[in-house]
Amino acid sequence: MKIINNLEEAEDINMQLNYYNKEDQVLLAVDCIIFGFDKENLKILLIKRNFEPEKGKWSLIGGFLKKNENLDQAAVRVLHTLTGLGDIYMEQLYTFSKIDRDPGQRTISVSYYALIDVESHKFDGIQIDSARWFELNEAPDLIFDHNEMIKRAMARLRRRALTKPIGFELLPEKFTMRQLQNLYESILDKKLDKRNFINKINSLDVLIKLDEKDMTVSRKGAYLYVFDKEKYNKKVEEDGFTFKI
Amino acid sequence: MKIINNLEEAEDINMQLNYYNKEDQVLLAVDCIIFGFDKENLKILLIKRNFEPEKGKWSLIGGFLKKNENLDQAAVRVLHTLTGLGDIYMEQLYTFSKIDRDPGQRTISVSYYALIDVESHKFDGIQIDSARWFELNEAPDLIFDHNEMIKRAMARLRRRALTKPIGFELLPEKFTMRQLQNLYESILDKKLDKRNFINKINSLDVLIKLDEKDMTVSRKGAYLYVFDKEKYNKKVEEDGFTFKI
DNA sequence: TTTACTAGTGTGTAAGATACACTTTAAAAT
DNA sequence: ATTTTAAAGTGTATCTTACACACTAGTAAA
Repeated sequence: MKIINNLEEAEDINMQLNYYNKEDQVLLAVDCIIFGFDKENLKILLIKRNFEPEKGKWSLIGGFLKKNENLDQAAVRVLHTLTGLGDIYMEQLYTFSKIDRDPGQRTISVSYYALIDVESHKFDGIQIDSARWFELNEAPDLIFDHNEMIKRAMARLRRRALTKPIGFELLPEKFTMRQLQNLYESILDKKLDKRNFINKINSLDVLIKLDEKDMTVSRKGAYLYVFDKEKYNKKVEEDGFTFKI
Repeated sequence: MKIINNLEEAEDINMQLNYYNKEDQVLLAVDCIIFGFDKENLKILLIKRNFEPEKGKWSLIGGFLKKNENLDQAAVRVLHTLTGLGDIYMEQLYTFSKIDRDPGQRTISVSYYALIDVESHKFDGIQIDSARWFELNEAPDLIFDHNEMIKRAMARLRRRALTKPIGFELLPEKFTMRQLQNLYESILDKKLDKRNFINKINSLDVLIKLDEKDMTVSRKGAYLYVFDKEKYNKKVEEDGFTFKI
């Protein structure tokens, strides 16, 4: 181990480490893992690349950070430009930096994941020929380290969905208990008991049960619910409440 | 919302988004939040900057990503160069990108946090005049967005320490139950019940109780323990065990 | 009127979390 | 030798939460 003995040497090292060096500039990419839910299954949005390198292969949507924006803004812009989507839940995931991850050029990629309700955004441009929804286990092999990005996003989504009410981002405003359960079963990739699930959700006390039924799925019809965001926020603030599935 | 109607327009957008543009290159910094524990309190290592901008102010240690390394390697290098420390637990935290976060130049910073046992690394160069350990609540105001980095690191550490055995990275190889409890009390910032804590730790069944006592703290002396990493790994693999405090 | 199909509902049991106070040990002081 | 001192070490009862489990209700279509 190196021992630093005095202030002068420390200064040298600081200078060496911190001097702004144009040589070391890199391109910063932003890649988006877009999760969608269609009331039945969790899906992921991919595009077929029509430019080199790796033209013709499937990949996440992505773009480059520009001088006049921060990463969150870049992620929003990329998503909007390629899909027409706006006002979407997005969260930074992880920064990938393997030296040759992009054979075209040294590129570091900051990944973001997004959550959207597939149905309400059906005609927002995502049905262009080069973009498609894939079931999670039927997604094709992707370019670069994009497979790893999805794996990491999936792990994050699982953890978050258990402790934050982000699942509702994947559902339409009004949804049935069955749809909510389907969502959690997709995210967690396991069957849940209907009664226990409903009991747990009700005990959280953050849903509003509407006087309205969804009659499309059964003869009896299923009551619709909405997530009460104000109530949730208030509970978090006032009682330190944590959403827990 | 913008609707994309055909493949040609989509291609234009793809080209526009993805063309490698030298103009948009940026400097990537790596900043390290170094947590240390001295058997009593959780601390953080800061240095006094002896170069511009913000010369004379306290900051996290940091450096810039070089062409021939990935981010993990850069973080290890920065930590080693400035403190002499090697073989340290580090984990990528978050990437900060506010446009004017560094007034000297547009810089994006990828933060890492590190965990070390203060005592065993006492003479590794960190006592140079410009570096100092601070109690968490006595740390001075830092440059740029470094305060925010610490806040985020603290939150991550709290979550991780509850579900992964990373706390042991902050302790010497041999430690007493009291020290382990002190550590968790520091991390979680609350008092824990001694009996419940010990019962819980013992039920995890991943410590080895040694036939050896630490006689420095009390008349009676306290048994020393070591974390059994092999046993832990085996349990995780074979039974899907999760460490849970 | 019957059939078919999904929605909707409650309780008992097991496991885990929490609250809580006295005894043991060995060194230091007398 | 005896007493004092200070932290280590230890167990149980109670409460809370997690989990397993099966029948009735309601509506549209046949």
